[in-house]
Amino acid sequence: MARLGRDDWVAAALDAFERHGSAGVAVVPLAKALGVTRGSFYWHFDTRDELLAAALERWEREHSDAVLTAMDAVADPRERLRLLADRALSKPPTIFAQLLRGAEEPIVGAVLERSAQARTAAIAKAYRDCGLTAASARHRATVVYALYIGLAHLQPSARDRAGLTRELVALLVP
Amino acid sequence: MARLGRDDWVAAALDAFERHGSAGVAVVPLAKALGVTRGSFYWHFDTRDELLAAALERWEREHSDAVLTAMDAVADPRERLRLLADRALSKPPTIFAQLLRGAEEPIVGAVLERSAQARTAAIAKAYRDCGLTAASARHRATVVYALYIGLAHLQPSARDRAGLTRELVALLVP
DNA sequence: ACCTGAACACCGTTCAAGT
DNA sequence: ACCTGAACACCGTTCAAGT
Repeated sequence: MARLGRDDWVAAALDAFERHGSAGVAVVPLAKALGVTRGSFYWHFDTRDELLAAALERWEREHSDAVLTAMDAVADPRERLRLLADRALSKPPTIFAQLLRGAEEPIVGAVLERSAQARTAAIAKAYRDCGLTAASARHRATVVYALYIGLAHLQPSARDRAGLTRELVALLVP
Repeated sequence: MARLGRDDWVAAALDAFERHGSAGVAVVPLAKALGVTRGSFYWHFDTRDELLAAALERWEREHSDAVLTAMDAVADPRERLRLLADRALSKPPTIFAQLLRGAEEPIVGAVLERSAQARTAAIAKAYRDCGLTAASARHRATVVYALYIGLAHLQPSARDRAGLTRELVALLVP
């Protein structure tokens, strides 16, 4: 049977995280799923936490940053905010929701922290571009990001999403 | 040394939950802290999950329901919404924040689910009392509750809370 | 370079035996 | 009625030994 590389473990871990949350990233069950013993894992990684961190870093690179670059591409700040409201509600953000649910773990909390910083800054910039003062833009951005978190957590039904998007845009775009 | 009752375990568990989240509710460490062995625990409870559920039920009875009864006491719906915005930001809701962080666990998820149902219903009623249609009130309530969740998760600094409360009231009270 | 297999620590759970 | 103490299963981690 083919031997494994670091990437195989990372892929399996991210998959498990999306489906079962951070508790799903466990050495023995993953080893079983990959058809090796636990000892194999510790050749590639020092600890289980290193695997989790590597999996979440991959997600950050490949998915999380995409939202920010998409926002960067839009010149009109109001349009930028609408794009965000749309993204927040268009598809269920399963990995992000799992991050929120697993925020107790420091590794997961750190990823959320980085994400919060970057996204809040981008949103605040959009509001400044709309003419709000720096302080007001910062508060508004915290509100918007809190909303983003809350909606990801609640995972509203598909039937509710259209109405919610309208509601959000009316509330948040000046 | 005095023997323990069910309540002693529940109290210790809720304390541990508030400080270290759901992972802090662990039989062996709690037993050590209480000065007994693990076997003692299993005389009072069938499983560790039963202890967690009992601790969170106590919290629901003693604290969570208080918000709803406080809202019930206010006749003016706009005043009711202001009260909620105020509550959401006045003191850091540590237990609620830990619930969000531990939502991966089914027991914790169930408590959050109950809380979401009850609070969203109360908020939707306030908006209907303000004259919104049922559908619009329901959407708005989801937005408000999502915001409540997001802010509990973010735990904004004390310096930001006053500004945020103003922002919230302006956004949410019709 | 990658893996096995056995060991140890830690926690959840069970249960016979003690007071 | 409440607790001890020893057992077992499961997962994280280590490491000597194999290919």
